Amino acid sequence: MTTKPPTPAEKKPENPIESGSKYKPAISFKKWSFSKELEVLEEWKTSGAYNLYKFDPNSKKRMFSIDTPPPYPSGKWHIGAVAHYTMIDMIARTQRLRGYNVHFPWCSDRNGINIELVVEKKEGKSLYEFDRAEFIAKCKHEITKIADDIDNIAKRIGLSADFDDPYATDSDEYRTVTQSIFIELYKNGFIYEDLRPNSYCPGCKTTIADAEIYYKDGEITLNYVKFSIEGQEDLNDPEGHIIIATTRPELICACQTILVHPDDDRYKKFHGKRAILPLFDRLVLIRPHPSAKMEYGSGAVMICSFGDSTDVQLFRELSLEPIKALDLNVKFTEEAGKYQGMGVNQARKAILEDLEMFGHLEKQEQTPHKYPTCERSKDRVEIILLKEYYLKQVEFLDDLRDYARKMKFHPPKNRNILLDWINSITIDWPISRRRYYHTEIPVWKCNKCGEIHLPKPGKYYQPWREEPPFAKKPCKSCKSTDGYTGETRTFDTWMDSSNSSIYVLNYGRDNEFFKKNYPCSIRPQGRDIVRTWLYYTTLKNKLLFNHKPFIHVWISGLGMDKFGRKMSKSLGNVINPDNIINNYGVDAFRYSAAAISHVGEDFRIDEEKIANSRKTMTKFFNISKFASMFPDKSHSLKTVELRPVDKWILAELNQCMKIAAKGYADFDFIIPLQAVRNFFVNTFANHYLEMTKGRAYEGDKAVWATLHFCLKAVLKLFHPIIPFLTYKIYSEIYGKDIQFTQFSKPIMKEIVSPYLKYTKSLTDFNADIWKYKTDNNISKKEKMQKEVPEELEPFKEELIEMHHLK
RNA sequence: GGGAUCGUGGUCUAGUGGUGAUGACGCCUGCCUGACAUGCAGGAGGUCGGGAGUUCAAUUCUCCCCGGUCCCA
Repeated sequence: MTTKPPTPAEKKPENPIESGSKYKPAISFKKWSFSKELEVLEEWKTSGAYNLYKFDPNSKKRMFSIDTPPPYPSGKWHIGAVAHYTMIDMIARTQRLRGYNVHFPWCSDRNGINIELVVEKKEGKSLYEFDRAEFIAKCKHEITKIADDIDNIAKRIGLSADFDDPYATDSDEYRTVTQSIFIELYKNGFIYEDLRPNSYCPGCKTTIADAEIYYKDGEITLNYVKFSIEGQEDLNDPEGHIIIATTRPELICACQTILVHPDDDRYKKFHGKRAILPLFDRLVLIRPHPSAKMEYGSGAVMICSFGDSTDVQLFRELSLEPIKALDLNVKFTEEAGKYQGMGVNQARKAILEDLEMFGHLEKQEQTPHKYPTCERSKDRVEIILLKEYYLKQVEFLDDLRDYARKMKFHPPKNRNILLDWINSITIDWPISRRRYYHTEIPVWKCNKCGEIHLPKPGKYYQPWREEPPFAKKPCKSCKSTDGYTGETRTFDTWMDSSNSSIYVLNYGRDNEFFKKNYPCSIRPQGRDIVRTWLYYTTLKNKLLFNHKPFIHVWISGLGMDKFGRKMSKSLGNVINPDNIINNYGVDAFRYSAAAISHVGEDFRIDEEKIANSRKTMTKFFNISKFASMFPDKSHSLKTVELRPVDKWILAELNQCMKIAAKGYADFDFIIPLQAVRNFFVNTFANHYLEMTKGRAYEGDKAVWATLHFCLKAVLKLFHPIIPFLTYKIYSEIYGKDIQFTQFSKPIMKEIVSPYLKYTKSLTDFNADIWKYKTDNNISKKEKMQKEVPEELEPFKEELIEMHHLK
């Protein structure tokens, strides 16, 4: 970027604004500086604008409800997230200007493992080493500190959310709703407890759901291990042993069968025979099965409980009895014999040594491998047999697909992300977790028979430290009076996050209001949490209401650095939002966020682009300042006599409004941004202003009325994107708060539309003359000989004056 | 390996079966013209991912391939 040195002020010719001309701009300051944004924020505070963001349940207008994504406080807010929230604010402001009663709640998501990990790290011990109440208090303290920073940025970037009445997912009120919904779902038969193989994170020490698993690529050692055949125990005789290829030799103790491909000629002789597990001397059957790939390893695999999800499937399919080899600490159990108490890696090493010592290890090779990890702690996930609560989902997938098709996605192609995920679901959702800073599962069990007892909904329960409300009553199942034990487990955080859209509609608190306003108008969110937040919300709404959860779903892409890479500390490309805001202002940032790409695409955040957007803000300001020189009262489009050039620009404005309206209806802000900028700068300022300046200074009220009509319309069209600048200009000129007006309506279509056909020839004519004067080094003020072509006859007077034609 | 989706000048973006592929930012050149030098005017930059096919004609339609992103195995 090169900027030329500013021309000394004394060389500047006097202009009417500074020279006491009879026209003075209505805008009271000469230059736009983004420091004005702070004044605007102050004005909003004192003028009560924040009260007007507050949702009015009694309004007569149509309601538009936004299921604001509750930000999860975790360190500094990511610049991509900041951009994301400014775009959500654009949705809110757009809908207000379209005449809706907008409900734009403010909130924070504070449950979950993230904050627990922060506390564990800070204190240097695991949550199980804490007193539970003490740990919870520490989490609450920690998260409150971080959340303040987000709130401050949210206000600074101009979010028009209801800051007076925020909700937090860890509040008693919110948790009450989560628990009440659980009780309702349980009573309706959608929840059950069962002992099953589950994905288990050794780091977080809890079950996790498929949606929380991320696969990583790596290399692993593939071991070729000789298993003797029953009755022919000779490791040197090819008839006496079979070679198994395995990446998980430590699980030999949990092996229940060996599979070979039915067509694999090498192993047909072993079909139906039994092999002896090395080191454990237990017999397992060798069976033909198509899941064994001939080309992988030796072609023979052992099936253990549980090496991976394929093992789980095969255990189910072949009705094998699982062996519980690992405990909750991911240490081997007594099933592992002498390896009991060892961790996975330790046991693998020991077993491989022993296999080698006894001549069972044929060879080893490295092989590429994809393995499941926990999305939060990044630990490698193990599959362990555990009793957990499940929410049914498998039997409802058809309905979920149906809802996915019925919701209006922005952009439409992102519907497939949800459909892909629904199509991949094969098991019910395990919803119980062995963590602390989550919503507690409101369950007590009979000390004698273990029967599950639920309390009445409508209150927040902490069964791990509370007596049940029915403590004095005998068990409803076995009639014993031995008392009850509170459930110590908590919910998967998505069990509460998936209630946000009905929570903001007061479900469980004001059911009449809820019924009237369900479903929620829009879910704005990032593409990365479709399979969690959006999916689980859809599931919940199916189970509770048999209905799609949203009218619109707005799925944005992710914020990348200027080269399209993810921002990360290790790459050193993280942008601090404070620096952007303090150096370039919020409007410039919002403008470049909207200009950056279509909704749904990943967007590259480039500091230089944001810096350049400041120029655009100045440009908009200057055009507005010019128009504001001329009075806008005492005349309107209805009372003046428009000339063709006025009708022409109004026709162009109509076009611009039409395109912008469509873009706004799709919540795709780059479309209105380009259309309005194009109109305002390239057509309105460059051509119309130049053509009508003379008449404006001469006091032509038709021009004045047209200028103001266009300016008002443009300010409103820009307002969702750049709220500060448009607010300031609008209030300076028109004395009203633009935030609570409505978009201008297109006017006099029949009268002005015929003039659209002149645009090309008109702008070409102007460009030709400019080019001629530039090429010939003639000042634009210079008179020149040129006839106005016949087709531009309606604009003749303006063109002669503008170009000083003779 | 299967599926989804995208691929237009450095970056973002418009667009269509047919004479010069839109605009913005950036870049280069010239210029103070009664809002604006944070500007004005002009200019350079593209084999419209690659190949084949349909057609008189394809960036636009079909197929294959390549590349990006995502999901599943």
